[in-house]
Amino acid sequence: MTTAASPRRIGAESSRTRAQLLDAAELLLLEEGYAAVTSRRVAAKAGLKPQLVHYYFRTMDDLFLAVFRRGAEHNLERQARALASPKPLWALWDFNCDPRGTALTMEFTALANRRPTIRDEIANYAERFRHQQAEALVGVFRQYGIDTGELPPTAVLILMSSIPRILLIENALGMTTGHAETVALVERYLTRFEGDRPSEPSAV
Amino acid sequence: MTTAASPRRIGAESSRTRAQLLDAAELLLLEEGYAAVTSRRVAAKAGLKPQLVHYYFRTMDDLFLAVFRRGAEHNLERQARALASPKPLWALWDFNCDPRGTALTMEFTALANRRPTIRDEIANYAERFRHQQAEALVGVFRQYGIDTGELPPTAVLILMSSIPRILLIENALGMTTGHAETVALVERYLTRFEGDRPSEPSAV
DNA sequence: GTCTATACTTCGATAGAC
DNA sequence: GTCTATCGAAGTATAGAC
Repeated sequence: MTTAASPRRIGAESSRTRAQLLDAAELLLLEEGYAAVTSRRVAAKAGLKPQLVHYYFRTMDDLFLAVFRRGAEHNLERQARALASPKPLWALWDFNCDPRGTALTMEFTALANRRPTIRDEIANYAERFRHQQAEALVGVFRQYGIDTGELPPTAVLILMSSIPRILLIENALGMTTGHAETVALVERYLTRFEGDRPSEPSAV
Repeated sequence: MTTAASPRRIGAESSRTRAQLLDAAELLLLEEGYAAVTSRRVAAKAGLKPQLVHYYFRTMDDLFLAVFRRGAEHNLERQARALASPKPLWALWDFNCDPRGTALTMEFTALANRRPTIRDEIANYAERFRHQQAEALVGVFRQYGIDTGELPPTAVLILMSSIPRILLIENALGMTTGHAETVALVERYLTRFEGDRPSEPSAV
């Protein structure tokens, strides 16, 4: 399921080396951003030769997509579990506040806007992701008796995903003004609907 | 005021060519992201020779900083005007919703996290920017009689800047679910405090 | 499956002529 | 102020030996 048909050999998906390259690429993506994910640097981080990247992935876009897919499936499952938990709003909030996931999401989004090949798949996934959330939240809101005209579930979703992102970005720059207040504000709402934060912070 | 002392010649700040290079760099930054801003591509976009970039800016970091500074000063003034307008919350919201400014901010933020040389200046500016907002908003909230324990002005600032960003990002991916609802939600609040949106949308 | 070797491109940056 | 010329480093990607 790579980008294009090719006469070239491609390494098996089950390969241990391939997994190492994926790990290295993901780490680089997190630590230094998509621009730092080059075949040479990925290989160096994995302690391998640069040509192996092209043996296993042919193009850099294929590598990016492979990293993305590996995380995406896992993510949808985690989110489904969060939405099915006893306190879904809290679970969703904690899920969105995971810095690693948030950073990866932002990096892939930036990448999608620069690489046409990757764009479609990421946009498609993002829609599925959002849809999964929306569907669950409609039920939750009905159950809680929330007036969805006043507070539409889709708007809540956007708030719950945009806030952690900007907090993470600002934190990286050393900014913290208003962060505690914002988190407190959100969590006051969560508490109003679902009581205190679950003791086990949704170990997803 | 460049990064380092150097024996090399540097072109005058008043140069017309220099301004063209700045324009080209800013445009590239907006259209294709920071990774696309290379000396060769900037020069090509301006219809000039690549070496001129290094004549006027010595390093690429100097170029980035020059683009940033040119916009930053202008931005602080615009925001000051917005905050001094008769309906400051509406003005601030409209200001934050400007897609060009938002996109540039995001690009520079990403850049700051990858380039140590640039980082400090951007972080410093962001703090000043936020501080200017916070100071003004405290007065506004007092005037409107808003309970700042319930709704802290700094939290409102984070909401008002994070929401337009995620809407812009999602839009770029073709996602629109919940956008209208979120904007409507915010604007209901703005209307509650300041009445209808000012007819002249804060021509800043 | 991994290696050497290599082709070609683009990058940042500088020296020096005009 | 702008040009030609040029460096060395890093980028993607491929061919073919082992």
